[in-house]
Amino acid sequence: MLKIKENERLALLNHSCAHLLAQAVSHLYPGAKFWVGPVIDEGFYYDMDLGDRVIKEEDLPAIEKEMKKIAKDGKRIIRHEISKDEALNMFKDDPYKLDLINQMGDDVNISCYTQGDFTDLCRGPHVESVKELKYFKLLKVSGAYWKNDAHNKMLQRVYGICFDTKEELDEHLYKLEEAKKSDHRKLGKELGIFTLSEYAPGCPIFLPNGMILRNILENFWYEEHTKEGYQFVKTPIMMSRELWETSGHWDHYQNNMYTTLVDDHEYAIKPMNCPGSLVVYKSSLHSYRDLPLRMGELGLVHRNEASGALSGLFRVRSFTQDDAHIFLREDQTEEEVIRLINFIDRFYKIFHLDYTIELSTRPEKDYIGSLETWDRAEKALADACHHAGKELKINPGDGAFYGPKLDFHIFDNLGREWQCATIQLDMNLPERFDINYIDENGEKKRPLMLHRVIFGSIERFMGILIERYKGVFPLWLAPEQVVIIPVHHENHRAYANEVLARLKEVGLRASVDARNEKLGYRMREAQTKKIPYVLVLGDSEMQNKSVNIRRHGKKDTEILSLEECVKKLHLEDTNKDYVED
RNA sequence: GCCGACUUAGCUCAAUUGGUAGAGCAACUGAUUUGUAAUCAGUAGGUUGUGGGUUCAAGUCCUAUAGUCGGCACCA
Repeated sequence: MLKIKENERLALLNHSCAHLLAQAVSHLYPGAKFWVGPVIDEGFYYDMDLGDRVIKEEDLPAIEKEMKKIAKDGKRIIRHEISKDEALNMFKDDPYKLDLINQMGDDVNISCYTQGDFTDLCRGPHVESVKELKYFKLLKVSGAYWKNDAHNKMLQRVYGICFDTKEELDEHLYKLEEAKKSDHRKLGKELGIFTLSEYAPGCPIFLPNGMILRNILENFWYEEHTKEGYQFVKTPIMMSRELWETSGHWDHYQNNMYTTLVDDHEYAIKPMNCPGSLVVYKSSLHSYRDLPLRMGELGLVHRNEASGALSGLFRVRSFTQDDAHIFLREDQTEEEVIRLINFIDRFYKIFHLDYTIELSTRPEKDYIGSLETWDRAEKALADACHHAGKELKINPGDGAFYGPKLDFHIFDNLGREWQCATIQLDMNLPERFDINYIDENGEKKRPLMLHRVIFGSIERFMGILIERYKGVFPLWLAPEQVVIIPVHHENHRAYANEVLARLKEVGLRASVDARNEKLGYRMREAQTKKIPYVLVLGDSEMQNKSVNIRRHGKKDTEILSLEECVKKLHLEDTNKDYVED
């Protein structure tokens, strides 16, 4: 995905285009006031206060037209530097600009840019003249809270993008359209993976094909975690109020929790699995020899997410975290985190996913634990990341109140970033639940706790996978792997069933399409359903005990003996690193 | 939750200024007997998301509400 912000020329162009947008809006919406208009990876936007007026999608063409008119007029963009006092005077009627100016130091010069009848406070730089702004497009409108604060007024935000040439712009717009074709919501419906019902907003329903994929992922997860030395538990999805009071969720997280009364007693549906894990931990004694104790749970959680946040499989109210809680001594932290990072890396490589890692550090306030503990914990996470050879972006103050965390982010098809894996240090719950282990000297000690997920949520991860593979899954993940098409629905049916039986013997998910339809019709359907392999069987195949095999998306076909075919497909099915030649 | 858009058959979409809800695909029935992306014909399929209202008349206008989508806020 193209990142405008990282390209110097495009950043310049897009920022200037934001000013052009503001100028056009100032003509069409007299009295409009302007907040900020930054460059972002996707282009630019400008936040504006239009009083009671709102800009709708249908208004964009008129604004674009005005922008083109101004650009054609070709005014130069001129920079002035003025003192803070002059600036305060100049923008005295504009509360937004005054707010910006007041944030600046008293002695600095403030720069303004003027193009024709429009002057905007701005650090710059800008292109020489509005003439350079030819190939742009306004993309979308939305509301946006002033200063990103939901208590403030909602401003009007218009997004757009600008390029140097028509070709670049057209190509970009084309790519945006193309990306929509592999949207997991569209493919999820077409491929019978999941559906949404208005009876359960934000709670995806998995269909038979989706369940095949999901079961494969879960089995894979259990296998890999078993190899890594994990144990598994399953804790209840509903537990009593007292548990959540102990964990702190009742006070800190109740807005997002579903609660209910059972026989006059309050219960909550779990929004997280950790309290359950702690109950498990406390159900027996633990020796220092058992640490690190890795306790995994594919745990179904429910969170009452804001209605506006819901989005396909990416943001849901009901989801399964591939959770695990690791109990360890503080001196084991770095080693365990390195191990986790490598584990996650191994997972993501298998699914051909690129990711970025972010370290979220101590919040400014409302955190628990001492500064020293935080510093040590943050350092342990950062060091582990470096030792694992991974780059790290710091998110200052973004940690949970109970500890710092490493987040792993993956981009979706539309360039949006989603957190999947996370490794979180918890300095709070061990305390609250008063958990212990017995050390070498027979004394009680408090272990540290790590929360971690790798998929993040199975739902979100499936969404990511659907988009990553555009619905054409690697063989081992494909819900339907092979479709066998007898050329003649009666004459070749027996042989087709024979081939089917052989494929099933080696565990392949195959079916015979012996409908009374033309070959082309059935072939088309197999392609539409993105089935990895189609085997066509006619007279010659039947005589020679062979198959005519075709890979999804390829035009060419190949004749293999039945046994060669079974061997080839079985090999590919059981090899997750399989790469086509 | 906030700003905006959308919601018509299982799916994808049509329906002048308010004037009898249609098409393709899918499904079903029959004909056809098939060699790598759509054989032909027929049948059935709907309280236009839901509830109110305006009107002689509402898919269309007003209103409330739900869901979905694009952003914003949120995301332990």
